[in-house]
Amino acid sequence: MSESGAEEAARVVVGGVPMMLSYSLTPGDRSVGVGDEVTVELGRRRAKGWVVEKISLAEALSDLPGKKKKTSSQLGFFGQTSDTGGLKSINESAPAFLPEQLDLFRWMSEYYGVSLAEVIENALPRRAASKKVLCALPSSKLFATLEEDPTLFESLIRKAPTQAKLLAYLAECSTPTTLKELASISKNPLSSLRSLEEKGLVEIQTTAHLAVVSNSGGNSEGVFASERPSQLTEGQSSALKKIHGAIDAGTFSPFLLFGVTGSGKTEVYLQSIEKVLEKNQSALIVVPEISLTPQFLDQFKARLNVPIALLHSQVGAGARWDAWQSLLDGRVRVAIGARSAIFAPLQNLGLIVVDEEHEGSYKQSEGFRYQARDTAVMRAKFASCPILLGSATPSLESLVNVQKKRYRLLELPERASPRSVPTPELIDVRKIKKKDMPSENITPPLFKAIEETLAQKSQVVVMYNRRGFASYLQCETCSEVISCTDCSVPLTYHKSKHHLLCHYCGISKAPPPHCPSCRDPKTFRVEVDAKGAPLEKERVTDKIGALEHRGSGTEKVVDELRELFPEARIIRMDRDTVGTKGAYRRILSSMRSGEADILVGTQMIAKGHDLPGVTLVGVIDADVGLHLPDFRSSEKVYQLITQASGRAGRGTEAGRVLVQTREPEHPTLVATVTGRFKAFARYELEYRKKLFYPPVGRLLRLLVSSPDLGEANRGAEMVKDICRDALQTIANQSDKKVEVTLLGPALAPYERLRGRHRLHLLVKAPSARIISQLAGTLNAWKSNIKGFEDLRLSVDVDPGDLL
DNA sequence: AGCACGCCGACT
DNA sequence: GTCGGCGTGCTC
Repeated sequence: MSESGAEEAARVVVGGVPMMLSYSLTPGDRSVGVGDEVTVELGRRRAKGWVVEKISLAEALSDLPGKKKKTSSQLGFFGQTSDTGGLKSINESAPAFLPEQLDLFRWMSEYYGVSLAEVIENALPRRAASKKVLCALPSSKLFATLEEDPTLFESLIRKAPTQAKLLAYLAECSTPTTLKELASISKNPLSSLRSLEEKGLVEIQTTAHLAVVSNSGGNSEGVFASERPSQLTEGQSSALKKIHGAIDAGTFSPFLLFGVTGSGKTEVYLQSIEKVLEKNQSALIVVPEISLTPQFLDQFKARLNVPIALLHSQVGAGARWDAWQSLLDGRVRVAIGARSAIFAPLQNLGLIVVDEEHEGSYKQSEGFRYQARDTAVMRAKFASCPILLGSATPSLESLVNVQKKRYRLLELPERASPRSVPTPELIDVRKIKKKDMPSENITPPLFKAIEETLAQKSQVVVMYNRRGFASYLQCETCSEVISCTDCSVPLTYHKSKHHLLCHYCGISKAPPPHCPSCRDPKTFRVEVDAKGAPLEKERVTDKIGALEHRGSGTEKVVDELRELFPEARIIRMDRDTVGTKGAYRRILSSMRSGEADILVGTQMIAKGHDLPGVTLVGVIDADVGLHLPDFRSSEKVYQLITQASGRAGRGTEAGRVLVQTREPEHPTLVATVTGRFKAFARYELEYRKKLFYPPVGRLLRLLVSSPDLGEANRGAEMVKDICRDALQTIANQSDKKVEVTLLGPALAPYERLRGRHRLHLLVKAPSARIISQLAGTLNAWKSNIKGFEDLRLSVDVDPGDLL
């Protein structure tokens, strides 16, 4: 914009400073640009900041508070043309992100009500020294040598076969290959490589690794992984046709790719990305935290044949930083990663893929609480490119966007291989007498199915999702759960006070003498936490018809199965057993290799791993999580059971899915059996509509916590006052009537966590604008909390859950 | 966020 | 009389 030599200034944002600051640039200095991380003087200290705009010096000076305006002309009197008018200058600078990313950062700042600096701080990886690893790569003159001397390989094979093999391998690689990887060819590759280096055919260097991976062939686990299918299903081809059209058009086009497990979504991703790479554009793939499975990555490596930047929490900090740099300077054009990968500095972005878009882990649940899927959609919008949101069980948010024609729906109705999707069978636990149970948690039908499966030398997956904790009252006769009349979420039973409490609006009432639905005066079952963190010191249990959960869920089930099937090899996968990096992979690979017969685990086993030997999936207790005081609990249970079902029968045989429940008539469970996702969605959406829950209305959740209950209460009341004031102001400014509901403060469902008492407030609003404004106001207040010992406030726009 | 400035209590 | 408490406010 400005000619070289003109006086310029940079607008800089700094963490914690709620305004932009201008710093002068030395005339003609091209080295400082938008997107740079800079060190500047701020008052008496040095601070880290980011350049978000370059402007003329004159403009910067006119924006300064009026009082010092004269200094400029005064100094000019002394003939100084490059007078900085009191602006300080920038000390150090280095590129940190791309200028075109600022659109997205600004949107996030606005939408989530946080400062631009805070957004950028969260987006960037923290600088870390990368570990250097010995790598080898073909020398620049190798290919020239090969052309001059076609006999090179042949003579080498005779004289030094190991060298020949290594050379052949390296010649195929586009990026440096670690010696560790080359060890699969020869046990000690270094000596052979040294000889090759002397001949000038390869180079050995210490290179930072390994967040950039490339197709190095040979090391992927399944050979099939790299194969391009000879034929696509009808759904796949028609989806690809539309996606390719959008890629060619280069316009913002969001697609919801709705396909059952095994319907070949990955293939659609791959061929879409291939197309984008052909056009010399870049691609971003976002996956849920847990599901960056080696197979998934192997397929991408094998098929795309370009280096891929890995941005995942399991990648070390140094490697991550390197991966980021490789994207920033354009060396790498494909990035795969979890949530934070949406910030990857990809140039000339041509496509975004969000796999398993319904996953709750796309919502950051602490600090800056952004929704990565929603943000990815905005990024695609700013980049004018297509975005694929893939799922077998789409979020209601995305479905509504399809209905509103904001997203285009692409369906993959059939499995890519000719097997049918197994239909879950519900087992009514109520109908089974205790004495007929083979063990506490295993019903006779499940027992029999496991027995048969093992006899056929097939494998079994048993899921026990022990999450869920709230005590609620449920009629033994008609299964009715006592819910809040205003909020339609189950009321939580507090035994100590013998009352029912709504964790949304805070009302409390006595347990009714009889079931309000069927009028049966006899019994209420008190559902208690499976293990979980009890909210109260004393655990809530009740004898009257209580279903007692003891032990620690998965562990208990493993014990029972050991007793019932002493010859079976059983492994367990849950939070406790996947602590270390490799454990996750090890457990799954021992399943895949057939070293284990039964895999018992929590919800994490339901995610998309391919376990070809599994033909039976058992769900111990489908009711867990069905009655959490959260408006999304049904949606989550539906997704979980459907995803778990997808584990069965991916191999050559048809699979079975057995689901144990005490509420086989619950609409959510019925929907899983009929496989009627759309029916479930319609029913669930009705409920959301009635009470204005997302995706119909918008929510802001304000969580106040303090070690002291009195202080927490006081803080929550103050937050409520601030909300009321802010809403009043908004109402005054707007000509339209503002229909906003302010609920609470109420005890949060986890009313005490890590020594802190928790209260929350909910704001229900028809549009996001008000929510964003409120969030901004509250975040500003939060950064300057006064008069409290240790009060914390979390401001959550579009909360993922209300626990 | 830091780091000033500023205006009230107990110490050599 | 001073040293130091941390409430309030600004930072180009």
